Amino acid sequence: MIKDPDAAELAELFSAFSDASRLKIISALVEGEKNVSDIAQSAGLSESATSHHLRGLRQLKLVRGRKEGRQVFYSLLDDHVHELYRIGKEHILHG
Amino acid sequence: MIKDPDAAELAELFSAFSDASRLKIISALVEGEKNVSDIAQSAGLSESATSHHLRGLRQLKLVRGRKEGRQVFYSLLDDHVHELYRIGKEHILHG
DNA sequence: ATTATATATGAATGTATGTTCATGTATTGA
DNA sequence: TCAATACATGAACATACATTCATATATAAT
Repeated sequence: MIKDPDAAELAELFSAFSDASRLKIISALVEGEKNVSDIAQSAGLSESATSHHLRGLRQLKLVRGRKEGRQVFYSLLDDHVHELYRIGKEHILHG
Repeated sequence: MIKDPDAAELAELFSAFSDASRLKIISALVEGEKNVSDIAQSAGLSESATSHHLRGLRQLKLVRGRKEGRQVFYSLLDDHVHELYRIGKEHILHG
């Protein structure tokens, strides 16, 4: 059995994937590094909402931001992110 | 880019994993088929809360219930469930 | 210096969600 | 038939969460 603190941490991780907007952000980043406005546009979100979500993903260390001038380029930080996304997608497509 | 309906469905899937109680239920079921009270006890939840969660997991086709007398034995229904759980756990342990 | 652009942040608000408590239903045993 | 057990369900409540709007900060351009 999983221990309580691990369950809580794991729940936090999966919560990152539990929202359609964040999944669209992740999906956009699967294509490669992008700045915030491009992410927002790809995902069909306001820049504010996008920024809020990116903060959350950053805090969970699922994405990183690289500042270049006044833009910030985000990218996926961890292979597990890719893998969870891929398996989840596989599940809903032919599950 | 992921399409809107897929994003919604994927979010729904990951939402199942986004709660510590449900993760404990899933963790209990990784050990094998269990009836509701055993699941509740393993997970440290009330039977009512457990039942509510199991209904959600059932609707998402992540678990199945096999009725035997007045007990219902639940089990994980899909390999993807195992795999998502495993990768997530791997991530938080050595990520 | 002023203005414009890119991103971040905080407060506010509506909505979703988890748990509890009370009750319902089905099955078993006396 | 009556009581007991195992599970399910609905309503209610409290909390968490996503988005919007307004505003702030930082960098660049004029």
